[in-house]
Amino acid sequence: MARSSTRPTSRDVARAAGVSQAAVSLVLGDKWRGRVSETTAERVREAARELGYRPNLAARNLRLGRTRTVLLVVPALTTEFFAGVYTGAARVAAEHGFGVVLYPSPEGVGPARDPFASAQAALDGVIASSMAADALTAIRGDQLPLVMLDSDPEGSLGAATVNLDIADGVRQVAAHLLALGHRRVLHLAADVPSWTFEVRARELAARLAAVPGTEVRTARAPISIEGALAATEAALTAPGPRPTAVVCDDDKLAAGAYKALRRLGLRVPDDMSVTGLDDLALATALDPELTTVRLDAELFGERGMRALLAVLEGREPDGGDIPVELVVRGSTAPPRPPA
Amino acid sequence: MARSSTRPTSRDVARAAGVSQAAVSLVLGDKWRGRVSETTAERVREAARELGYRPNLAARNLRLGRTRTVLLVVPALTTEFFAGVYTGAARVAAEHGFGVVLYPSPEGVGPARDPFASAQAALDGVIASSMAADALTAIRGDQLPLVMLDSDPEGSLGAATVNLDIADGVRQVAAHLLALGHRRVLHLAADVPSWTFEVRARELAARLAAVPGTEVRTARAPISIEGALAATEAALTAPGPRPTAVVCDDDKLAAGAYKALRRLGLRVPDDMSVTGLDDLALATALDPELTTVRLDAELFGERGMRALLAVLEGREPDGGDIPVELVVRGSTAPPRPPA
DNA sequence: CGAGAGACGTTATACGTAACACTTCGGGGC
DNA sequence: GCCCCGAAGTGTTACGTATAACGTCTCTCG
Repeated sequence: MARSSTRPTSRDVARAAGVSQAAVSLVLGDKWRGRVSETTAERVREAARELGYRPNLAARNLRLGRTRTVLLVVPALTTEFFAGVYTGAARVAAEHGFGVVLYPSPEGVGPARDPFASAQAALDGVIASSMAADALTAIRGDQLPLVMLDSDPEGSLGAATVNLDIADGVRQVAAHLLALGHRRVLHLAADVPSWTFEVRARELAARLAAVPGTEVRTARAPISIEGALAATEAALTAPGPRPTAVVCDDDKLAAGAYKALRRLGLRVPDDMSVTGLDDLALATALDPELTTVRLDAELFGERGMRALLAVLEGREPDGGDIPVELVVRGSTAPPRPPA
Repeated sequence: MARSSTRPTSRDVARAAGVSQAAVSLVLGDKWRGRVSETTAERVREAARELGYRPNLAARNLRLGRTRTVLLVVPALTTEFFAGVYTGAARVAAEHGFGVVLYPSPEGVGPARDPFASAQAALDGVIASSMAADALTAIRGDQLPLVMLDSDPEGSLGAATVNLDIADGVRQVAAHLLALGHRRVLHLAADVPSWTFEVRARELAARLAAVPGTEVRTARAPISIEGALAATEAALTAPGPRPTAVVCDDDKLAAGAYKALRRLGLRVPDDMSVTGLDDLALATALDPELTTVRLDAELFGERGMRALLAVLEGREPDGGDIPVELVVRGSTAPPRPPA
């Protein structure tokens, strides 16, 4: 009980147990089979417990040259979706003795190198979703192992990518609406420059164009209920024949669309079908419940982490997009026969 | 360009600039006024830029004995609320050169010391919300500076606490409902053992008891839409006079209550008033929009971080609860006159 | 002209850990 | 009886940084 003011080091434990610091390191690092006797090992463990010893991570990181810490860059913490991604990634990470640090990337164009200035912990690698190109090149330049989530496989400078099969989700939505008989569709698009949203637009247009006589109009809105409300209202009061269905880039936009429709006196799904994408809790909170595409966020995070581990170990990450699933609920129905 | 395979160190920069490693440290650490000439300093900066030098955080942390990293423990990432807390805390932290690492505490009783095993980064301090008592004593035992969010000031073992004035929010809700004429209230309580929820129950009961002839019934539900739906439905189909208002412990529970009411054929607010607490995006997505208590999550995180900084610097953290505000929307109205 | 004071650096060291290389000792094989 | 080997440790070093302590050299002032 000499100097209880400062945290005990492995040397303090060694002194207490009457062994060398090296022995403590061996025992506590579980590398002592055949190098230290069981009785001595127990004595060391006892001393460590007694003193409340916990290794200094900074020293260990310095010595080992790696941190077993990984950075997860997410565009926003505000969504259940990325919470799920984190949960999945953190679970896999924990299984492999890794920790995950979150970095919510600032809106718009933040300082490109910020993730690293800001993430004070040293990092072994990065998992990033929807990252600006300049930040991306910065990381690549740093030689930091990198996995991109939901990004253009072509445009990611050779970084590994893990993607949800969003295109297939959009295909399912399109097929569902076409089967119900819809021909005029409003695409409520997220006004965010990101590959994942480009895919939605491209795929929706392609699928509808495959059927003669269809027409798709596009409205852009920031991802917020207010923004979606305004954009939807504007699009639906524009001249020309009114669409019979609104396809939204995500559930939050769909919530805004619901409000716009209420305001315009249109009923879901009788006057207008609505679809979302994400399957957040919000989807079932809406009335009627929202037909949407379920994304398995946890699996997504899990696969992202596994891919990063593969990169770290020099292996090739598994390919293959993550399947998604259309969940049909009460917000879609056949269009009214034209009056 | 000798060894480009490994990351350059300050010594490499020194060699390139023709100075000592110490000089590099001084220049890059901005401590060189009057110790190094401007021309030399520029030469060092140039060399550092050239080599793409970035300091090794692990080494710095070891040397300085502090990490400028703080752990934020949150019960769940799934809510906008804690996203806001993080945002506020991270902003203040960044202003002071600190980073924030998130640790979503596992549901229920996780391994108490897990936050520290799991957070691989070494920590200067911890901000924790709704933490289990055993984990709390573990941190206290570690002498880690600690700030508790929304916790019983009495039960936090002397740790600093920062609280929202939830009690006042509940008072405002109670006053609002009483003023409208409600006398029979159902309290839809979160089935989570946490001080912050105890406060809601205690305060609501006290306020209503102050007015003769009032009656409060309690239903408990896990914080999920499904759980709230079931609990509300059960409570409202129980025998006895039906309440005229449902006071929910948070907005998510309110969303479940809405669904239960729809299922029972009761209209909001005509047949039943509903109130929430949090003011999430969900609140305005509901129809009618939810009367709720707005909590300033970002300010909360900000105050938490400031308090931790104060503790770290040996100062006394500012006291005082954070004010909250009742937001009256369409979900509350006078009760129907008894038929 | 001598000395003190800047200006401009350098040398040396410590932070706490893990790992390599080495020592000591008792016993078993031949 | 000798050698070798395994068990059980210990001594030492390096990871990369920040800083305290210590030179020089030049300039200025009395």
